[in-house]
Amino acid sequence: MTQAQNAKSIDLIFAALADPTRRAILEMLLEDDMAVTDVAEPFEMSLAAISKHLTILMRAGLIAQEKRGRVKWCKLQPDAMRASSIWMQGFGQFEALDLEGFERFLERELDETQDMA
Amino acid sequence: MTQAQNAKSIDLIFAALADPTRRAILEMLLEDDMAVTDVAEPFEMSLAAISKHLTILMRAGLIAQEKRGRVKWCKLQPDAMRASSIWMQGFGQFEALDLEGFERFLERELDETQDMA
DNA sequence: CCTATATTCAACCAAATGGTTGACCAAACG
DNA sequence: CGTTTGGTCAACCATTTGGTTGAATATAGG
Repeated sequence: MTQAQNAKSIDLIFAALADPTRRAILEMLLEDDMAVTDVAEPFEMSLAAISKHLTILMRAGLIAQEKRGRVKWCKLQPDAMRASSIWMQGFGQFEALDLEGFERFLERELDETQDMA
Repeated sequence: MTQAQNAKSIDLIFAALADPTRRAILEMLLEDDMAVTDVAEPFEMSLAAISKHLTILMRAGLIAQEKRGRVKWCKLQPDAMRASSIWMQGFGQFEALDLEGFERFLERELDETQDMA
């Protein structure tokens, strides 16, 4: 990948992550692959809106979509976050992942985002 | 901090990081604290535009600004990235910081961003 | 074949974003 | 004092973003 493509993709990743609905979707996909309709279910917005969010996540490379029959399955692509995550780590030298703490944090943010939706 | 404030601040962080000019500014501030005018110097845009970018970085908590005389100094606040960084790490389970690789990466992105500016 | 389901598309809208310019204010300088 | 310097503010503009609705497409089921 060229340098420009690299920075461009980091733009897309961070922009994608800046929206709480999209972060919530990614968190849902941590659990399991999901169909578009099921992704949309917990949110109080139209299916078309969720479809747009998924397009943004896909263009950022954060998810992949595969159509089987009439159902389009969404699958998390966590490696896409790698470059951006490393970029951030360069600032804070944060300690390596505390998985338990992360799960607690995730739970709280997930609750909160669903409240908002 | 409440849950809503937490997610809100993550929004602000990721949105702030989605702009290549702002990321370049943060990278510059890794080296040293800087006055607003000096931050603006390498970019081909108005001082007012940079001032706006700095406001966004400040509201995200990523920098602090302190006025001494007529000069406003900008200081990196890397801890602000902590929550967002941990959020991301939860997806990839990246290995702990690889500083050398990061520096190579940073150099490439910095070059590229200055080209664009 | 007809209908229901899954998903996207297209047109539209309000609000946010990222930039400009020119006026403005405050501090430092001669 | 008057002028330069550092920085923000205000108004404006084009583009993007995040949502809506209604029509369109494609597959599945009876």
